[in-house]
Amino acid sequence: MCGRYALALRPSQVRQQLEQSQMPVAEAPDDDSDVRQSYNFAPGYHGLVYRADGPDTGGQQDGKTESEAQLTTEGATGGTKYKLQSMQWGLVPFWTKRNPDYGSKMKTINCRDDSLFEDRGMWTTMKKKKRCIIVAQGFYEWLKKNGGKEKIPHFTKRKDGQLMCLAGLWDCVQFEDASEKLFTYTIITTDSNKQLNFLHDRMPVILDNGSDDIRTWLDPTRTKWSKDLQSLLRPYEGELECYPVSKDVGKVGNNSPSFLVKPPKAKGIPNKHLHARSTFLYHAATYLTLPIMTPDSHASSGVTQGEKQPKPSSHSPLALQLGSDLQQVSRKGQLRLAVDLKRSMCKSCNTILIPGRTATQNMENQSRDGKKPWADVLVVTCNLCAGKKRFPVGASKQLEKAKRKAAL
DNA sequence: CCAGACGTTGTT
DNA sequence: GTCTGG
DNA sequence: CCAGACGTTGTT
DNA sequence: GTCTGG
Repeated sequence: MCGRYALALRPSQVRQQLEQSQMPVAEAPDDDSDVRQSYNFAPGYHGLVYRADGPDTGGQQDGKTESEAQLTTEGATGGTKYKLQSMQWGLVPFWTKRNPDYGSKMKTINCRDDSLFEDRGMWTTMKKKKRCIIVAQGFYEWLKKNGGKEKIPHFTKRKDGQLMCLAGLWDCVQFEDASEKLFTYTIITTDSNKQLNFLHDRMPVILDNGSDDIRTWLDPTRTKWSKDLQSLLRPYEGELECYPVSKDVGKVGNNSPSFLVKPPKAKGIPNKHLHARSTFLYHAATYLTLPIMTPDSHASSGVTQGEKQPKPSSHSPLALQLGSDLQQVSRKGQLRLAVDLKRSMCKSCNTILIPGRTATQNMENQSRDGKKPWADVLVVTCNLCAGKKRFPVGASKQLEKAKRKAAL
């Protein structure tokens, strides 16, 4: 998961946006550096990493860093500098001797959050001193359909439009007989949240821009892996936007801003099947709520025919069940119910509201002496649970709505 | 002691 | 670098 | 992460 | 199926 993302901004633009959200940038690569600007950012590319400034090496010695940490602490309280740096996606640990083969490189583009829990393995050294944020505009995930035959790419971004800050680790290595240092990074993954569960069971760890969580994550004085740090690695709780995009993004060579474009809302009936199902449920629930009809009275074992007692209760348990099924279909299928349909259901108990049978309705006017006719409000009260629905009768809102509709 | 792994995702 | 398996 | 290649001999 | 390139 998280094997492709978008970062098509220049370093200077990224710097500007981070600084606007309380994330200082003391230093950043030039706009013409090797940082790849791409709507289709793939493993192996040079991306932008945000981290506390400090030594490139030195994750290894660990026991006697206590005094060292003390020294940095006084300068760190307000003096920590943060910087943006160009690094290559696919972590290569500092102890690697020779340039690793392709396969092992590609397997370190992600780091599972649970593999950091135990204090051993390849991440142990950098999780203490080399934590970072990977900057992205959003990430891609391919939704598999028909048992994996069809793959539909989806783009996920923050709903508030800010840059996405992904928790990560970095390292610096110099191969034997190489002259240059190599900086690389990995993106930490965790369980996916409720919103993205339909897409995949894993997602990158997203931290909120300028938050305490980010300050904690990047704090260079925290050189011990703690519960505080581990607990930051959890499914994102904020709001995201996720939608299908062009299949062209699958081909690495392609790069287009259209990959970030949200498809227009489907017009007309968005989902025939769900629509049919919800109308059926509504009709069935309504039928069960209505007074018993003529064919039914024949069936009701002709005992006291003359009585004016149609049945023991006007509330059918099955009707309530169907009502709740209907709500569920709408929720899970993200289906917007027809206005009239929604209006005629109790929002708390799902009773079909029929004035005179399952509901009572009356007019209310909150204005003094009811002198303002435009303040009339129709109140429908559910006889079962006493839940109320209020409908303004004045025409002003309707006009606003019509105007908005015309604008689209 | 040395040699070798150390990683993730997805699919069955 | 550091841990595990042999 | 996905897409695309995956091979040899001999002739031009 | 499996590996490589981006």
